[in-house]
Amino acid sequence: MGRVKIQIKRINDRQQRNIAFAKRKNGLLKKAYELFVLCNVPVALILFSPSGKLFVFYAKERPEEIICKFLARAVRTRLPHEPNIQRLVMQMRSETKCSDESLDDGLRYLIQPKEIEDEIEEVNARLAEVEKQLERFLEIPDQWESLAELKRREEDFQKTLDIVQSRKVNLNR
Amino acid sequence: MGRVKIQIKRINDRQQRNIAFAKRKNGLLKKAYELFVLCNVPVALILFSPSGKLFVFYAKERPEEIICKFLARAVRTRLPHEPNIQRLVMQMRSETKCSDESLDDGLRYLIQPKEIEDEIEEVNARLAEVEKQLERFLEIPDQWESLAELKRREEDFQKTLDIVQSRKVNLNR
DNA sequence: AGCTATTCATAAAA
DNA sequence: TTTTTATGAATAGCT
Repeated sequence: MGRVKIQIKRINDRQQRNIAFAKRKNGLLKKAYELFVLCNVPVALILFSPSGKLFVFYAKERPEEIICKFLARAVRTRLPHEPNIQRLVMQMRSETKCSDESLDDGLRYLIQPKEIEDEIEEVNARLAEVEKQLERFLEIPDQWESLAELKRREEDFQKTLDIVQSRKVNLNR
Repeated sequence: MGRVKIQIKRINDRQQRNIAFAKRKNGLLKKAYELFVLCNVPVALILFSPSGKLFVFYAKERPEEIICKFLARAVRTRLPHEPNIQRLVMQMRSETKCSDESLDDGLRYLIQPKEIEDEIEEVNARLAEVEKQLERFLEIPDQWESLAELKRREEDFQKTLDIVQSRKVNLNR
């Protein structure tokens, strides 16, 4: 993907490794985001940089929810022998304050970039709209009580029918 | 990256969405793996397919360790108000039976049991059905190429229109 | 499940 | 460092 083909093996040069991490991290985050938008699926991606900084991407659901779902299923397959989890949970509940250390750069990505949040909101809005449309189509006629409402729906369907018939005529020619 | 440029927005067609998910999931997993090898960093990627199937990739450290580290830091910025985690941990510890050392070579896909898959499939069946219906309504007439298909749709809409009009007549009386 | 035409990601250079 | 560019890689539409 670059000027030359590289072997997928550990990069020994520290600086080169950092450069590669920075670039590929961005690529990976973008791909994760695209997968979420295209397929509307929950995604959680947790990364640590070579220097130990934390990067997190999540979409559709909060990372805790995704992790919960993961753990709930994982426990059925194999035992995550990780007693630390419980200690951590206890720690989480008692640890109330942010120390100065907590302003570590790596934590910035815990909050999604605003533009991504906006886009997610946009997508959700569209989904809601589509669902609303579906409801309208799927409603049972018997439940439509108002004449005005019926007239509106009649017009809707007549319009669609007209388009279909017009299209049919075009095809016949 | 394909024959045409696509917009990054939700794919409405269910089948196309599944295809895109399958392809891009593989791409994402590969990228995550490459980042791990090149930079030798811990990576955890949790995905759910459109049908609810779980996919997990982790490298360098076990997912629980990565999650622990994530939680340990995340808690400093915002509280993961997810009490379920603690309950899950308790559950995990009580269900001690599986000691899968072989799974611990630091690089694995987690496959969920088939029974869970089936359960999910069943739960999603209704959603899928509804989505299919929606797709049919939302298709753009210009895209209908076959005359037979057009006739079928014409009948569909005429039928619905008839119901609406009949209902209207009833209301008028 | 494969096959290309394209677009996309990125290694090296600037 | 950030930006540019040449090239390898991923993938959308088809079959």
